[in-house]
Amino acid sequence: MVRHNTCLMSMPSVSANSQLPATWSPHYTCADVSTMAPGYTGRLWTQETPPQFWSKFQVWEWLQQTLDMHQIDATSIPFHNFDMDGRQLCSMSFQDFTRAAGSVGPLLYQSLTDLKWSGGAGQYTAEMFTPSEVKTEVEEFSCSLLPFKEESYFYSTSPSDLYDMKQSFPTTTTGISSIPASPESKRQQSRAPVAPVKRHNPRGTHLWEFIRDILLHPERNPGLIKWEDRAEGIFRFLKSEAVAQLWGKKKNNSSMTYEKLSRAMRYYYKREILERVDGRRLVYKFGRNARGWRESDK
DNA sequence: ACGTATTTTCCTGATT
DNA sequence: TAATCAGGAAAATACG
Repeated sequence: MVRHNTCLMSMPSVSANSQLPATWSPHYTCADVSTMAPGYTGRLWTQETPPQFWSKFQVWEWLQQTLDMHQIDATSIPFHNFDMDGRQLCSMSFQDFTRAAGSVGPLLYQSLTDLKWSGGAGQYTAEMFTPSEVKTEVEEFSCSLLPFKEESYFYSTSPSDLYDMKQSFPTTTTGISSIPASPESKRQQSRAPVAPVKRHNPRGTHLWEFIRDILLHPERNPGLIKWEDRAEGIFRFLKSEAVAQLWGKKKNNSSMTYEKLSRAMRYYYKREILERVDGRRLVYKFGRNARGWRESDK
């Protein structure tokens, strides 16, 4: 009855600050790559490792990244044609690329060629995105977790965008993924008489992908979320407010809270992107419609 | 300009 | 008591 929230609005983010390592906040801010020239997208972690040594998963990311960079809808190329590791990828000829990705082939071929030539770490990330003042913190944090030091940018707005492809993979709903190697363009289902499934491929990642990406890189995940059961896709938020802040950062929404983030998470139940997990607090489980989280996907 | 998908916000009420 | 969980409702956003 008397449920007036009079004093609640004072400082909703205090707790978050205590959870969120000082590193992140400032770091993201400056790493807001979304406003950068598309070219920057090429300077992601894939450059850290020579293409020849990429895992399947990395090939996967590179594909998405490159398509993103050129504003090409991920659904326009048959990803299954690229179910290979870096070594195999690098052995593909120009013609192979055309066969595998149609009109997008040349572009991919060129991108890969560029990467082969510009290999080697050092010319990217941290130093270019991180202001000196926070760099120390970033390094301090990162180093405490892993031997590397310049991948913290990972959570910046744009890099997460790498993972947009999930929807382009063998989708539960339609057979759109089995596209032959002739993707003339990115839309062809618009005027279908019966098109119940609409593909929305927003540039930014969706919340569940954002969460997934944090989980997928434990070495860069400073105890924000942890797997409860890797094989089953069950995970738990360790620092709920910190994750919310991070999400807010990505969406340029400084007032994001776990309360609101969790509401969005609950909407995923109906879509089976997430499954309910009984009584356990802060615990969620990926559902059948969530892609790219399994170890086998790597 | 409009429709759809996906949040974001807010809220009431139940649980832990 | 404070955090979470559950969803309804409606507004805001991003895209095509």
